[in-house]
Amino acid sequence: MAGRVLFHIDLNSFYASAEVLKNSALEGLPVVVAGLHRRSVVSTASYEAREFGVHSAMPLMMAQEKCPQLVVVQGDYSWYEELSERFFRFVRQFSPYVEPASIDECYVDVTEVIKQYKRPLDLAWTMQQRIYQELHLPCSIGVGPNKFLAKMASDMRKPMGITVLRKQEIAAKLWPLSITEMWGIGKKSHPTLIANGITTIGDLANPDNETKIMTLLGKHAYSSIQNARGNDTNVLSFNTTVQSISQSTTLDRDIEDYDEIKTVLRRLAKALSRRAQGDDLKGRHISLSIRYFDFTNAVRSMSYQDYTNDETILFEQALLLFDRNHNGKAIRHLGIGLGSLFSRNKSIDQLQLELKEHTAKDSISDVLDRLNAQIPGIHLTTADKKLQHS
DNA sequence: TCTGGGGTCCTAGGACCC
DNA sequence: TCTGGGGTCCTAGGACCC
Repeated sequence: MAGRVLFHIDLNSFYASAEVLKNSALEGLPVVVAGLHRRSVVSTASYEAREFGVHSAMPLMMAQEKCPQLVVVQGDYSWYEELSERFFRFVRQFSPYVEPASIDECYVDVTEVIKQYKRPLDLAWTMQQRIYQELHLPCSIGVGPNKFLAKMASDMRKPMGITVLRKQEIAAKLWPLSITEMWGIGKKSHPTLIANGITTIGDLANPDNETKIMTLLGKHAYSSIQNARGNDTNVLSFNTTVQSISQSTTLDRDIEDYDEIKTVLRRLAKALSRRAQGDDLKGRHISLSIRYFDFTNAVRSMSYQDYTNDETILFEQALLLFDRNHNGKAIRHLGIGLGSLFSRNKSIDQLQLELKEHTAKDSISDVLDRLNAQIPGIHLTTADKKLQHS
């Protein structure tokens, strides 16, 4: 597809901005959102806090050391979700082609809508201003011909920046950047690359280095190399179905006592079950993650015979995985996950849609047979009320 | 100062079926 | 008696992102 125009819109220090919005007394102060425990880390730092060298993922103790007047607020995640939904709704007024990338960022295909504007940047400017005035949230917008370039562009000016990254500009604007700025290359790969002379994004893009990089990082490096050359061919994905959910916790202190471990697992199973039930989700893969005191991790999983979101089943299966795998070391962190999810209501909606489209060709019972086979955990017949009116 | 919690996607070997 | 290729599922592990 030639000539696409994509925006990447990123809400700046979103959680901190959301807290300021809720409590204007925080405005202008060095604020972080973090848990209130000994072992917490910073989720988000306001720009004022960043001035002190505080940043995301920094241990809270360290952040307070760097900035003694730091204001620490506990996260209010339902508030963030509400704001996030407002944000996506707002963006969809401009273009229906929106891919949410996380709670505070999205990609938007504006190829068509941007033609209505005199100058290409007018649309970005309008959206940014209105997001600020109407939602009271600062954002940065990156403009590019593909997702990767739009994403890299939005990172270049923050907060409230607008940056265009055309393909013919990558040699000047992208390639000089450090390899540590490259989206998709994380901190495990940095030392390997730097030790081998790959220090900039330009080095990554350079064909002379391709064989070396593939040997160092393996085949998944190929897409990063292509990205660095400006050749990202990924299309926007509008499938927002969630793949897995989990609940995990870092204990206040490392534990070894079996009863204590059971208590934690029971609590996690309860929270996970509540969430799954609230979101109309069941899953058939249950996983247990353990982090030991020495930061070694183990994730063990099993497929269960049915789709479930039952608290007792989640607890019992997690405990089974624990008993099968625990190596006796003191435990720092425990988590339970539920994967291979399906949502009954969503499936029925989809089924009704398919029925509408297919009854002309196939008989209703053929379609029902096919969909019953596809959608586990339900069996629908022509007598099903939800289907009668379709 | 001492390392969170919530996710996604990919790889790879072995089992099993056709 | 010796032996294929393809497809899917299961589990473990790892990198990465916000």
